[in-house]
Amino acid sequence: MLQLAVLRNNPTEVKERLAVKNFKEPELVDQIISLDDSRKKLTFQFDETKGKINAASKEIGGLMARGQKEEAEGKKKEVEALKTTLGPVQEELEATEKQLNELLVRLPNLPSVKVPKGKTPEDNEVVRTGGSKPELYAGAVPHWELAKKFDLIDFELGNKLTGSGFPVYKGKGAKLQRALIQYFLEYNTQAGYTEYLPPHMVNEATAYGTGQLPDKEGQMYHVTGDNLYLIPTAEVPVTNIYRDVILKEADLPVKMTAYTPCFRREAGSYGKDVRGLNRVHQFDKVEVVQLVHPEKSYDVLEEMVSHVEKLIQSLGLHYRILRLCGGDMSFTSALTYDFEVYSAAQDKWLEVSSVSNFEAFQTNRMKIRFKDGNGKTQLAHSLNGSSLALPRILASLLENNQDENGIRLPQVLQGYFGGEMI
RNA sequence: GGUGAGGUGGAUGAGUGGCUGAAAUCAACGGUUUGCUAAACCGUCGUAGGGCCUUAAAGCUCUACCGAGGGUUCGAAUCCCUCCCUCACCGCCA
Repeated sequence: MLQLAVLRNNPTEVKERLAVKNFKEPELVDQIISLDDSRKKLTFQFDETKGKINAASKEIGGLMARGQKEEAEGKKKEVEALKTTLGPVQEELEATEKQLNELLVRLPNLPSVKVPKGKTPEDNEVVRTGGSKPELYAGAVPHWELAKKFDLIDFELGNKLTGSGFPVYKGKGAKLQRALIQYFLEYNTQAGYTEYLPPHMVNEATAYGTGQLPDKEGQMYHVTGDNLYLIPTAEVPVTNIYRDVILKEADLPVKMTAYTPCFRREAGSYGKDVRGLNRVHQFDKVEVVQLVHPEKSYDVLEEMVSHVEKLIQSLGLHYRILRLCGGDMSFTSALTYDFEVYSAAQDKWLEVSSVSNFEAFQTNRMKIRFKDGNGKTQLAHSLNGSSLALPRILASLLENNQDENGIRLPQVLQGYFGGEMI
């Protein structure tokens, strides 16, 4: 959530920035500021009255100790009167704070100045394209057919065991999955990220911390018996590791990576884009997360983009990097780069990574802070990205590298996979 | 699932109604000393929100917080209730 101070300092600029995200209720900004004014007034009243009560109570203690019962009784009457005025003030204060918070969490993060205007994915800006477009083998087929032909993935079996969108990987398919996870984690840890293996279910507080709750609960699987949520991404448990922590400046940057399965209900999506591995309810992903000094977060964002780009290059895939427009960005992000790889047999671009700077939007909610050189406590910035999401990488690898002899794996994977060809 | 114990500041841990926002020790930070390190000594050392003052910072002051929420009381870390969590033992089990 946004910091109140930011709204108070530049309400006009905030509204302009929100407009880039096509935010429809700019009047919330003024409402929030006016609620904050009330909050301050009420806080003052409450603190004054409570202060008097505390002082009187202390006096009563002294009077009682000296046996001055009458005076003590008088003071008690005084306190009683003060308390009757305190009650309503307290109620109003609590109501104001609650309302203030409710409005504040409805404001999305402010997009950075680099964010292009626009409403739909068509308005995203292609930053650059890399790798070379593969020459398609004459007998090429889409990955779901390759998966069947080489017995790598059994979608039907997934239906039987669970439901649609829960593929079963088998034989070399399963092994390739494992090889990719291993390679990605290795690549990330080499770059200084500390590896974690977090829980795959989280409680409410954690889901709230990264912004899945209260709004996006429809996107998560909810285990109602224990009130836990299956994670939609490793970002959720991993970023929350530092919830309510005050770091030392020297601890920054904190770099973390984790492999987890990801569970997404994808409620409401169906039809053309859901074939094969294009969109599934459970998939594997390796994530990178950083907590950094606010002054460095945009440099780190570029560094992370470059990190992911090199990984994709090492797999020999044709890719492009998009800078998301205001209308296509997530609620929490200030600047997002999406990576898409070209999947030749489908002739489609598939999103395989999303790298974002959240600035202080997540850390404000999670209270992830650090003490700076002057001993002042301030919010860190958080960033994360996929490095990488597996299914679409797999789709692209299978489709692009097929020929009459089978499917040739990129060299970087061969060691992990234990072979060159499928 | 059963029984028992417990949740206090970065850690250990004292505190059973007012003098406790919280002892003590350790860690951390700053300094003195030292050829360097260590040791010793001195000092600092929770978070958040108001008010005063200020360009600002600093400073002064008040309020809230001792797992969460509610209650009793003039007054609660301390008493009562509910919930959550942790630990130990037993049972079950990968």
